[in-house]
Amino acid sequence: MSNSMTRVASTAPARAKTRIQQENEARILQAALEVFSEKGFHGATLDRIAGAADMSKPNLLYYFKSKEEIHIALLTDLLDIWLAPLREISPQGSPATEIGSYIRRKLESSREFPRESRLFANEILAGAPHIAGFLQTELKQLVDEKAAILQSWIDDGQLAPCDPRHLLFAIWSTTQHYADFSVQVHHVLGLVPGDVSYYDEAARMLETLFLGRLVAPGTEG
Amino acid sequence: MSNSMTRVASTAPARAKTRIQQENEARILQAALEVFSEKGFHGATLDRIAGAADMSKPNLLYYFKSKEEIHIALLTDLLDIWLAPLREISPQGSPATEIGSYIRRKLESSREFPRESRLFANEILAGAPHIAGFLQTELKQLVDEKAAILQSWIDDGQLAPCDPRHLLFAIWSTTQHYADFSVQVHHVLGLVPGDVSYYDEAARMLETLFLGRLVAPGTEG
DNA sequence: TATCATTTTTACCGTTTGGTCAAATCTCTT
DNA sequence: AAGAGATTTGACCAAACGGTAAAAATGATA
Repeated sequence: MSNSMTRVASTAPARAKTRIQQENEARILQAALEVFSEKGFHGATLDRIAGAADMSKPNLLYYFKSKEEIHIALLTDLLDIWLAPLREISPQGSPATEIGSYIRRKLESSREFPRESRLFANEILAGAPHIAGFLQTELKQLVDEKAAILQSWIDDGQLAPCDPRHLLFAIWSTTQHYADFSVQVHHVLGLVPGDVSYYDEAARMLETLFLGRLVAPGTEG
Repeated sequence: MSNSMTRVASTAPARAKTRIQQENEARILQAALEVFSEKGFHGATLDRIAGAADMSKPNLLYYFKSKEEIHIALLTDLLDIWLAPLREISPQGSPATEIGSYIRRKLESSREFPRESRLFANEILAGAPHIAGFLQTELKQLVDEKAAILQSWIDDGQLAPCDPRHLLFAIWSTTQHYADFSVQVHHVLGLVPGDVSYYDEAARMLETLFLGRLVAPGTEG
């Protein structure tokens, strides 16, 4: 999971990582993900992260030389998770199957990686200071590419005319909502914090919304 | 806009507010909204807020006795803005008109109050420490009430069968996305930060999604 | 204009924070 | 077992933070 590119200078040969090094870096990243996703970058403290990693603060800073470096390492790992579902959209499939499975993958990603999703949301809300480049280049390119596929389906008459990039936004927002706003979801539904039983209902609703038709025909007037 | 209920004790008679008091409290709240929505609660500092309000820090603390009090005042004002569009959903109308106008109101709210929306998003992401009560009581009640309306439409066959509360979640997430994730939207669309010209396109897409049919019939297999 | 309450400023405080440093301890290899 | 390198620790620091106290300045009122 971790390819956070520490110590990759041009001349330095980048020593192989010790067993302890691997274990502790993993523990730190895990603890930091927990704290960052819950408290945000500024709300998280090195003491808390170190505590969650069962480690002293100076020891933590032996592995990552700053709070920001941990944060960037987490974001870097995150981007692959975030992009993976989008990458799979194929021009071969039909709109229904491709959009449907994309929604399912994104929703599954929200259920499986809620902390990663909240970390991402925090970063965007903060103005994306660390991943602006990613958004402008890799993400934009991939979105353009996949939007072109959707557009071809629109041109075929398989998909209703609409801006395909905004359609992607709608898929992102509806699926990520269940991770990012889970507290609100739980309070409104009257569920206890840990309960994720509503995901099936959410999937059904989204399938109806994106693949079926919500408002019955003939009642629009 | 501001009804932040300061100094409303049971015995204290709550002096009428001076002209200067009104002006400065408004300036502070405005500045604080700017800073909080951009940096989050922990990322915002009193010095920054005071600076944005063109005021010294002790002077600011003369009007609000703590950072948290400012934050709570902002959130309190915010909730009315947040609820207003939902309140207007009427059982008299048809699904198409009511859902359509709700989407338009929410989208308009995102365009008009993006900072308020981000403040709200930050609060939820942080676990809703200050508005958990609101979510569990007022919001939950209103959602239950409006969900019942949607459910009656489903029972009538005017609306496709689906959990109406999740349908509301979908409307919230898609519309708020344009305020909360505006940085991402801008980067992906290749627009400069200030540009909000995509809102029309967004509205069209959402109308197609929620009121029309996205995937053409007969192509699902 | 004298008086009083309101407002603003200056100087300051204790705590928390991210981060450093050198010494001590541990781990691995030979 | 010994030496070298890797790891861990405790003591510490400067800056930033939220907040306070009291004096100074301003505004309103009579």
